[in-house]
Amino acid sequence: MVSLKDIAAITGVSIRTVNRALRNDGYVREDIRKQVLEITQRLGYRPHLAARTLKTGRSSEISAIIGSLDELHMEKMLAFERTLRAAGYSVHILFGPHDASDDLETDRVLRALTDRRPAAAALFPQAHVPVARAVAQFDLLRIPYVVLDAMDESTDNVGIDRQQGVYESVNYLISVGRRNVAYLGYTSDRPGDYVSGRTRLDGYERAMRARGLPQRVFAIEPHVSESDGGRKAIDAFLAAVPRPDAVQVYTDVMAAAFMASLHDHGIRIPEEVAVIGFDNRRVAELCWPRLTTVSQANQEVGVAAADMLLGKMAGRTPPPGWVVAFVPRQARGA
Amino acid sequence: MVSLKDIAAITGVSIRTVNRALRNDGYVREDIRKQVLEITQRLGYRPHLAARTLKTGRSSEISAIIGSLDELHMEKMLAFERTLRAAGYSVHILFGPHDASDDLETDRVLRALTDRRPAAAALFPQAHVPVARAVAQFDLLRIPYVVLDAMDESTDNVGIDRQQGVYESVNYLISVGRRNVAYLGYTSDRPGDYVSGRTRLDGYERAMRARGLPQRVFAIEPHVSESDGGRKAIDAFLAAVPRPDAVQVYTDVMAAAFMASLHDHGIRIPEEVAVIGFDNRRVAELCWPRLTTVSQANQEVGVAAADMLLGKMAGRTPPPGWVVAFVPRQARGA
DNA sequence: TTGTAAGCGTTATCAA
DNA sequence: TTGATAACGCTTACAA
Repeated sequence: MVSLKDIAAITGVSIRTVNRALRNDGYVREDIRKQVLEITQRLGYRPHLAARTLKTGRSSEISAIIGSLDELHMEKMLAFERTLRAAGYSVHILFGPHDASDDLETDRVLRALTDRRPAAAALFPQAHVPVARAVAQFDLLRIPYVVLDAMDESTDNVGIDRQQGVYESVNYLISVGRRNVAYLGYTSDRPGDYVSGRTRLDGYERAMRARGLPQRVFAIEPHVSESDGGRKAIDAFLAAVPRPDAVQVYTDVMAAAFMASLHDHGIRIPEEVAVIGFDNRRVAELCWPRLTTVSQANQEVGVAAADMLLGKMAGRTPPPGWVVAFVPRQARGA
Repeated sequence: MVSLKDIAAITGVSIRTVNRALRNDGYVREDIRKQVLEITQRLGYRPHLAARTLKTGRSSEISAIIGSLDELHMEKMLAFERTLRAAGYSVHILFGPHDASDDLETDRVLRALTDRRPAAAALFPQAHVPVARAVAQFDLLRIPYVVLDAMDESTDNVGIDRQQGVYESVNYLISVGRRNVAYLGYTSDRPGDYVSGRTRLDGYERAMRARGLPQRVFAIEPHVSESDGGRKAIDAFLAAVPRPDAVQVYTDVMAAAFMASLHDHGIRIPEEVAVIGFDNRRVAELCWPRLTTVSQANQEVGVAAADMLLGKMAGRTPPPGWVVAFVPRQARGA
């Protein structure tokens, strides 16, 4: 690999001069600058990042811990990465442990991150690393960090206002004439873990209360998967009196599963019951009928998280519990 | 940050001795080793990776270029990462350009990769980096590499045998009594770009020919999206005489879209027509009725790719055009 | 306008 | 058993 030394030797000047020419730092005779640039080009010189990091003490890498990125988190990540790249940083991804309660694995991941001495760190949703543990580590090592969407206001967190999202979604159902709107989904939040049942339920209750409409909740137990929950909810739905004419479901995945069960029982959608999801996942448009859904502001979250990091790296203190406004973007089908 | 020097100073020995104790390299007096380890522990010493990389000339990072990982590629990535991590490497992810024809962006990504001087490189499906270009660069810099699933036998490629997958899938449909099996999907391969229409069609034709059954192909143009293609195929399907009693579809996404159109026309699944997908995506179990699908050996591909890299790094030459055997794993619903 | 030299934290050679 | 020391490639204070 060609180094500054090589270029200096060929050009017949000192390393420092080559360095000056390459970084536009101070005066360099014009013909020498030209020559250095030409040789650099020809030899395909590239700076040795490790050497630079060692010398300057700071890398230009930002480490993000993720779980298995689904399409939603992927959107966040792409926006996050693009924003930071534009600011001259490169994003390094690490995979969290399989299981959040695996302390050894958690340590391993955090160590892998801190060993790299990144310029900053990000904790993505479902990374399976306890937020408090990670934050303690980052604080200790003075690594600027951001947590994405952790249902946890106590840290520098960027999240989506799901309460408002569900509120507007339920309002939409009411505005098109539905009166017996039910909520189907989880009903508690799990701080640091992305499950936001209580928050969403709040939005539902707020919307129904405002209109004086009767509330009906089909609660899914925390340990039940979204698709299982959606499918099994059919019994409670069938038993309900009066039967809801609309259901606000926790996510698109759960909604699709619920719709499949409705089909099994010959219940017509949306004539007998309207179903609305949450997330605007790809499955929403593959369902039959197409699923109406609420789009989360994933890109905005990614950008906001990146901005928060850039701010913290520049020494600014972010506002506490920063929440990105909910942005409804698409509603399809019925 | 605490360094070897600090530990040496505290312990009252030389850096070299600390280094020896920590790396179990050569003789160290037992009590000193104990003490060094204790202090290391207490101070939370961690080696500076950049310094190590600078000194040794090789990092223990493996860079992978990806596009937006969907659930299938994510499976590959997780297996890939796990395998390499077990071997002591860490995987660094870079995002490819948005558009494969963007030469500037392609250069940028490849430069970002090579600047990091990784121990090896991997090119994931849909990374939007031209395979030939990347491979040329890797060869030039002597970076061991592997390409995943690129429909390109000319490089060190690990892929899935989709021909065989479709062949077995069609055979399955025949075995359950279907005779008018059609193929719906793309019909050409795009080398280096993951589209494998011709390959799959070959599998279909082979299966039908073997039984002497009539073939029917609903071809989707390359520029049409999977969901659009699936939806629009309904016209050709309705016009077909005789009407197929089963359809082997390119992917689950396309199959779900096609099924939605069948529902729109009141055609009963699977009574009138059986639909079978490919990929075993999550959408398969959210469809109604559940979509029978063919599972790709994603984890096996991830592991195989990792193994190929480990082999190349150890100086072994991999067999050309290595293909992971197709592994059918799940078939659901109908 | 240019060059010398120190130093970042490791690894590893060589001598003691 | 141990330690002095050079080197990796870069940045940068200082001198010329």
